[in-house]
Parts: sequence; structure tokens; C-alpha cells
Amino acid sequence: MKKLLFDCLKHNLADELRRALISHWTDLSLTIEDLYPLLTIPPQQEMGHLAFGVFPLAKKLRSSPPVIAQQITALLQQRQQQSSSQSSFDRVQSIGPYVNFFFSGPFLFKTLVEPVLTGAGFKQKLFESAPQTMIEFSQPNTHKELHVGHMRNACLGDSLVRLNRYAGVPIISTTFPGDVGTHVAKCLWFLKYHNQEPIPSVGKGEWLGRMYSKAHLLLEDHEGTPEEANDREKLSAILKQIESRSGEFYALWLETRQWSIDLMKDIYQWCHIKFDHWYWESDVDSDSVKTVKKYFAEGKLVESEGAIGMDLNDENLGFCVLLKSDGNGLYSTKDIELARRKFEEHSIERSVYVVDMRQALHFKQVFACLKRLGFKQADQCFHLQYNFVELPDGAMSSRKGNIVPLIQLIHQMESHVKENYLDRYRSEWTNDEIESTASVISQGAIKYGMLKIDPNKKIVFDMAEWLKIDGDSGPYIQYAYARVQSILRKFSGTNIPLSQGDYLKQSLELQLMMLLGQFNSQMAQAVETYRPNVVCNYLYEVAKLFSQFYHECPIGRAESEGLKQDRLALAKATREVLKEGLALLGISVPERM
RNA sequence: GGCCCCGUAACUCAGUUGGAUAGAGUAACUGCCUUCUAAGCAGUAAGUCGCUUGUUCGAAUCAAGCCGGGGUCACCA
Repeated sequence: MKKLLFDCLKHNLADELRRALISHWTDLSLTIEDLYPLLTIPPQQEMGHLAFGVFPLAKKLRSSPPVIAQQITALLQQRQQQSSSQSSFDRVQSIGPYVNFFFSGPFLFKTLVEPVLTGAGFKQKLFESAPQTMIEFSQPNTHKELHVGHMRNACLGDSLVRLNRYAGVPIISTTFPGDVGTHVAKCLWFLKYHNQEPIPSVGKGEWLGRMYSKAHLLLEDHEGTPEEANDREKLSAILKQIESRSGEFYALWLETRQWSIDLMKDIYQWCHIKFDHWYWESDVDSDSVKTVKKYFAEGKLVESEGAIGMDLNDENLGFCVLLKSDGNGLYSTKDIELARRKFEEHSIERSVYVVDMRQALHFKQVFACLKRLGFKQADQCFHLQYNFVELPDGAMSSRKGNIVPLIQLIHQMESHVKENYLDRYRSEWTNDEIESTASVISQGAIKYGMLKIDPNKKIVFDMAEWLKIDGDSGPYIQYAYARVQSILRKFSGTNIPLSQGDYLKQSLELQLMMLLGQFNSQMAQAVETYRPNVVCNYLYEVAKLFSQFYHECPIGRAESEGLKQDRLALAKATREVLKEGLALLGISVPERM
């Protein structure tokens, strides 16, 4: 997907620069596309609002960068004085190899803040072409525990869906829960033959997950004992019943599967995650074997050591088994069939999978198979591999008994928020507002925590650390939003005269405008690199700068009514950016906190 | 052993199409609530960007090779 040159400030300046340059160096061929990426933001605002690094140009002109920078600066100053047409910048100066531009408050306001206030800036197309895309994320197993690790996947996927949609990419979101397989059989086996506990009336899904963990441990304990053969026989009988859709275990499967699904749906509802389409492993399972058999019959697959699959050794991907020697399929088998359905039933051109990094080879193999099977969409398949969520004492495991259930994190976060921050409002707020605010802030803390780390990096989950919601956190950004709301409630009672930014002159004010103007380019970068943490960093910067502005640029006590209105408008624009940006992370905002 | 990911302040991380003096947050210390919400702001202190070589005007960023940590390598998912 090719990015558009949507940054209006840069685009206009690049054009102005181009015209100036070719008027002086007449044999120079330059396009806006050449110059646009050379416009960057200086490390310090005192240097300028935008900088043009002249290195490539100096090379073309066979001169030293500082000399060229000086020449260009002089040229621009000259044109600024002579030309009847107004230049966009206020002032230009060269520092070393850079030509630095300063803009006026009203100009920045008009170009960067107004589009935010009217909402037009949020409706821009960010990419030239946008293929029909499916994003698959959240593939939890039924009958197992839903833990904090699943949250990372869900947050990443949901945010990518939102970001792509924002950028104008048509998206179908989908999930693929694993509702069949040996883990299910293990769980049902334990339930039937070993469980002593009564089935709880609420929280069945969580309870079922714990049963699975117990099953797993008991089976491990049986390994190498006479029980082992017996267990295996029973497990296989259970699997057979589920597969043939008959018998007591099929009935038990149906019942228990629903408990897990109810839990999943509760969690998705809590975090406002919706899927356009649900694929079930149980639905794809049997067809996947048929499909692969058909491919084999067509001569597209080969046999090796009794198994059927595709030889990918020439791509250094080994042999991808699609049918075991016993005739059963595997994970890859299902993914081939699933991909076929996505392509054919939803006209998918680009397919994204949010799955942890352990599956890297698996997806390379699947994509290679799809390509060789003739699916041209295979080139547009992408596996977003993210790293694990671990605990301070290492990976989560049933053996260690250190799994942090998602529900527990949610409950602890909500109680923590209420006890430490919201209880003080009990006398002023309704109970409903306390509860909903606690939920919104907890979501902010949890989702931001999951998203702010680069997907490639491990997250070490430490409950005590996560409950500290100050500094670089979701609630910090939500707090900035709530403060704007508070200001607006207080000061925007009367009808606001149309602000034009005439009074905005302070460094912080100009800096804030520049930062707000970067919204779309930041979002585009996040989409392009599949990294919602770009959004987190950006929003944190905005919130931080706003907090400084809040302390140093008073609104209620502004020196003039004009300044007050301009600052109100700036605060309002900040609010819009924070709200829109948080929404793209799947985080909502509280009216007060 | 092959392939993939990671290595930046005491800790957790930004910094990614090579650009100006490497930035935040935590923790520590010091200030700021009769003034728009202190879940905040200001300040102090903290660095061999894992190591080495290379590419170039310029490298935390790119390339190669090492070191350290994690993952993965056909009938598990």
C-alpha cells in the first residue's frame, strides 16, 4: 500500500521549495515527491518548525551542504521579499546543512488545527490503493484458561482493524477459536472421570479452564505409569465421539464449549472488540482434510514417509505435512482450508494473521503452500508475529500454577481504580458513573499496557507494576482528555467567536499545533508497520505536551479574551486528537476522572 | 547446528525509510495544590546505544562477523 502525501504543511512547503529551487538551478529536475520526505521536524523548536536537510541536493550540485543551505535560505528570503504571492513560512534560516522554516501561529492554526476542529482532517485517505483485507486475530482455545497473554493478541488485532479502517482500508475482522482437538478431549476426560468439584452456577468458563489445567497435570503424572495406555484409549474415544457428532461426549462438548464461548464473549464485550466473522475450528476441520485430499488427487501434493504434504526444501522451509500417515489433518491443513475460504467466500486480496512468534515457520509454510497451490493472494499474506507475555518468574504454565486469568486482571484493575481514585467522588457521582469510569480507565490501562510495547518485544507482566497507572500509561492520556473536558465545561458556556489563532505565539502553543498536525502521518506509519505502539508513543507525546500547556498557558486567566478563545480552541483540538487516537487503540475516554 | 526475534540510563521502554547535542516513564532526591482536576507540573542525578569491523560527508539506525538471552526446526497446536 503506497502512502499518499497527505501532510498539507509539508506538501505546500515542498511545492514552494521546488519552485524556488528550479527557478535558480534551472537544470535541476525535482518533484514534490522528492522533497516531501526531506522535510523533517528539528530536534528543538527554537531551530524551526520544519527543516529541510539539503544533503541529497548538495550532492547533486557538487557543493557542501552548509553552503547550499545558505544559498537556498538567501534565495527563499529574496523571493519572499520580491514575490507578490505569499510564502507559507514566516521566517527561514539556515543552521549548518539545514534550511529551517518558522510558521506563524495563525498559519499553523489554519493548516493544522482547523482540520482537526472541523473533523475534515480525520477523513483523509492515507493510502493510494487499499485492497480488501482480512485481519484474523484472537484464536483462543475453548476449554482452556483465557489469560493475560490472550489480551495482547486481542488488543493488537483490534487496534490494527481500527487503524486500517481509519486509513481507508476495507477490513473484515475475524477470529478463529480452537473448539476441537486434544485439549478439549483432555478437559472432558477429566470432567467425566476425575473431577470432584460441583459445577459452579456462575463463571463456568473460567472454572472449565482450570479443569483443563488439572487434566493436563494429571495426564502428565500418568506418563510412564500403567494408567497411560488407559488414558490414551479414553481420550481417543472422546475425540471420536466429538468428530462423529454423537454420544455423551458430544453432548458434553456442546455444553462445555458454550461455557467457554460465553466467557470469550463477556471479555470481548468488556473490551469492545467485535468480529465481522467467526470461523470455528470444528467447522473447518473435516473440510480441510477433503480439500487437501483433492489437491493430492490433482497432483499438487506429494507423499513422503507415509504422509502427504508439500516439499518446500528449495525455499529452506522443510516439508510441510498436510495429512498425517493415519490420514488425519494438522494445524497447517486447517489453515490452508481456512485461507481458501477467506479468499473465495469474502473476496479477500490481503490477509493478515495476528499470531505469536512461535508460529513464524508455520505461516511461512502455509503461505508458500498457498502460493504453490495457485492462490495469487499468497503474496499479500502477512503474519504479524508478536512476542509473548511472560511473568517475572518466566513463562506462564499450568505446572507452575502461575497463569493470570484475564478476568482476574480486569477485576483487580477495576477495584484498584475505584479504591485509589474514584471512591473520593462517591458523594458527587452516581454509582453508575463510578462503575463505568472504572471500566473505561481499566481498559485504558490494560490496553495501553499491551499496545505500548513494540510487538517484537516480550512483555513481562507484573500485576503490581500494571496497577501503577501514572506516567506513560493509558490513564495519563485519558486524564489529559478529562482535563480538557473540565476546562470546556467551565469556560465555553458562551458562544465562542471563531478562533483564528491570532494570539498563539508562545513556544508551547506552536509546538502543540505542530504535534497535532502529525496525527495522520503517525497513524499511517502505524498501519504501514503494523505497530500500534507508534500511536501510543504519539498520544503520550501529545498528552505530555498538553499537560505542560495546561500548567503554563492558563485559559481562565489568559491576558485577553482573544487568547482565551484561541487556547480553548487549541485545547479542543487536542481533545479531538486524543479521543480519535485512543479510539484507534480501542480505548474510550471518561468525561471526568 | 540452520533459521527467526531481542540486546539503548539501576529497572521498563521510545528513538525503524541513515541526519542537528541519544529521549521518556519508573525508582531516588528537591520544589509546586486559597488560582482551569496533584492520576499533574518543574528541577537534580543517571549512557562504552552488547562487542568488532565495514559502507559514507554522517551509523543506535544499514552490512558482515562475534557475544549474550529467547523461540523454532515434518506427522503437537
